[in-house]
Amino acid sequence: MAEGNERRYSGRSVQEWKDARRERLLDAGLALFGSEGYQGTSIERLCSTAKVSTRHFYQEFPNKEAVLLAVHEQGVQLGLGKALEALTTAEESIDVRLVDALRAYLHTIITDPRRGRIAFVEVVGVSPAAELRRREFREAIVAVIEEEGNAAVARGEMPPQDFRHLAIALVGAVNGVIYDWMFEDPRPPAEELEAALSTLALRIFGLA
Amino acid sequence: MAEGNERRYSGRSVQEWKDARRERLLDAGLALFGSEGYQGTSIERLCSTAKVSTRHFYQEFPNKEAVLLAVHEQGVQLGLGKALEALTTAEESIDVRLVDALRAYLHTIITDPRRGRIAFVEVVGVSPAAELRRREFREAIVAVIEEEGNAAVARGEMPPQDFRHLAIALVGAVNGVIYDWMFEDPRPPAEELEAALSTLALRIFGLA
DNA sequence: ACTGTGTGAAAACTCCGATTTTCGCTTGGA
DNA sequence: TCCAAGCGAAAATCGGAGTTTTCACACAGT
Repeated sequence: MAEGNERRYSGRSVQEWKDARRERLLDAGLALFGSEGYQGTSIERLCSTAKVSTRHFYQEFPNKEAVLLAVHEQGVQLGLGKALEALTTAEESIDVRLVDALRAYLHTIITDPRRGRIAFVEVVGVSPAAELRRREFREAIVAVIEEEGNAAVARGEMPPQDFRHLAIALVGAVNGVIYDWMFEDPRPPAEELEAALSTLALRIFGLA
Repeated sequence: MAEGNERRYSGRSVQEWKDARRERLLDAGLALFGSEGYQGTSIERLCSTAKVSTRHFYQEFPNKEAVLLAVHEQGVQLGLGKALEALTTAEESIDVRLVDALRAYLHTIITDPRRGRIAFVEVVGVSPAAELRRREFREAIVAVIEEEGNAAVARGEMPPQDFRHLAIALVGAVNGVIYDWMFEDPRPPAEELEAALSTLALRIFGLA
């Protein structure tokens, strides 16, 4: 005992096994919360589709809500990450930057609408703690938009204004339109969505 | 028997008793869902604060969800009703009409933020059926805004455009900003909110 | 081979809240 | 006065899901 070295089972270390289980649970969470809904999926279901025993479930997460929040965080970071990435390459013009970032964010949901369902519906009103987290995530997104606006003002591209309200409004408007789009049958092509959201973003920022 | 006349208990008819109980349940629903949240309130709690026995509860509603939806519908009709009322008196100018209706709607939530919490949070993701209802309600609001835009086009006040997207965006933006306002401490005065939302509405409609 | 630890599957346990039913009391009409 | 209907409160039933625990097997290291 007192050995610092790790034992390996079937090639993988204990930690790797744990990580793989957690990964599978997150995948199952995305799949089930995104199709059956949060309320509609039991821990047991989560475990069976993830091929993880309930015993190990509780080794990774304290409860179902933690899985939901982890999946949600994944989604937010994915979308925000893509948007930030787009911003690093976009030229210094507020309208271009806004539209590019928006498009990048948008594509993460178009690619996988389950993310949209989770972020817009499943995660809402789950618990006070979850609600708090949700607002924190939204705050992060709002902050990016706000900064972008302030930077544009600093570059003299637009007059100073209250970007916080505008950022919140933009998020609400965009998510609302995307959510609506998700239910259209058949779903209009992404280009249409992009176009609608682009003019929207520009208008909200007073650029059109 | 076979009497078509109704018995009266302590002055009130049986139907009046029923109605009163339903009324109290709706009030309790507004109070509890709006403070403890939907998940956080049990039927028992609902009954005790409404001074209604569980036996009578099931005489009025099939389950807790039905109460939530009824309370939500109340709220939507209240807000939409006020907005429509404002529209009947507003002059024929799209910007005035939009702002007036918005202000009327806004005040129903400022007056009672519990309505906001229920509409924006508690009612979301409760069940597939509830989600459907929610979208129907939103559709009703969107339809009003859309009509308003089309009427403005007919009056030659603005160029034709896709008002559906704009209406959805407006709803999302407005609700988002209001929800954010609800958490500010202290809450900024209503005038500020009105101002922010007014410019927002005008911008989204391309009127500013 | 022998012992430790880790593993998946399943059983067992608990708990809470929804739903149903009972029961004794009050009211109004015959 | 007597009965049927309605009432509030509480008990009893019920079911579902979360959580904990058990168990037999597999693998790695000595």
